Amino acid sequence: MTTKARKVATGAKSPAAAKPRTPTKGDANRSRSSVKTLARICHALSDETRLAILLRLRNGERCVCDLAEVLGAGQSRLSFHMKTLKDAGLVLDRRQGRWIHYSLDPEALLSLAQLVAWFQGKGPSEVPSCCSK
Amino acid sequence: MTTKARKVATGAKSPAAAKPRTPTKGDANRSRSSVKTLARICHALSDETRLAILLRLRNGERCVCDLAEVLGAGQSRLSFHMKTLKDAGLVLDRRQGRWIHYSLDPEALLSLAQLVAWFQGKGPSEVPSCCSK
DNA sequence: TTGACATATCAATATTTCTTGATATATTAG
DNA sequence: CTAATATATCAAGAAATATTGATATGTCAA
Repeated sequence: MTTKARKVATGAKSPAAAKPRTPTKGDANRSRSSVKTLARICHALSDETRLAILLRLRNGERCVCDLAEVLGAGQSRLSFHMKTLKDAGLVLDRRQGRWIHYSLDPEALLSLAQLVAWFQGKGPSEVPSCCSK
Repeated sequence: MTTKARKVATGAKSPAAAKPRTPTKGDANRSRSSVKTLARICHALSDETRLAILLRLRNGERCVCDLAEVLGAGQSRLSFHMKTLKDAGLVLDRRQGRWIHYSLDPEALLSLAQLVAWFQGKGPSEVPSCCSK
């Protein structure tokens, strides 16, 4: 039990998966299964360069060369960040000839929206703090 | 030249990505001011331990000892994460005697909700990709 | 084919973040 | 005041992530 958390980002596999295991309770369990996915999405969003890229993409598809110019980022650096975004399921890519166009993937944003909604929905403050003397 | 980018989360400031060359839109400029804040919030959300903590807090205020027990995290480790969450503005703390109670701060969630909404609101795809031959 | 271009990936290094254990600070009890 | 408790902070090492330059891959054009 010394290490067990963060093992997420770079590895990559199927983006935005989250399989439901046992609907034991709903709340805690449901969310636990998607915590990994959420962490990954949030990690992708946690970098200013990547946020700037996403802001760009909001105006529509962009090819890497375009983004690189705008961000003043080196080619491989940008490629690295695009991969991070793609692995997190935040963007989609489409090849057209030599160029690859990236665009926002609405799906991931949905996950994020769900997180926000979930937090905002007031839970029943049934459980008092252990020290609530 | 070896140092100039990422300076985000923990300590610093200094503009990281992209100086405003052409105020292409106004959109990008407006959001740039909050990119730092957003990156920080997302970074705080990008860790499974912290997400688990937040999920706990959803049920109401919690003292550190309570969270530590639940998460099986050492005291200083938890303290570290609480600080991260607090610095990001995601949680509030309230001292009561020897105990400190943490709770969700609705404000930060609002920022996040705004980000999501902003992404989801379709932008005018007026600007074509540079390579959209 | 060959060469040029667009982008991805690799390898090395720099930087950040996390974890742990030790110690410090604040508050209450005795 | 002194001891005990709750939590924060510091310092050092480990792990993850980002940056850079070099190289690989895929595609188009001649």
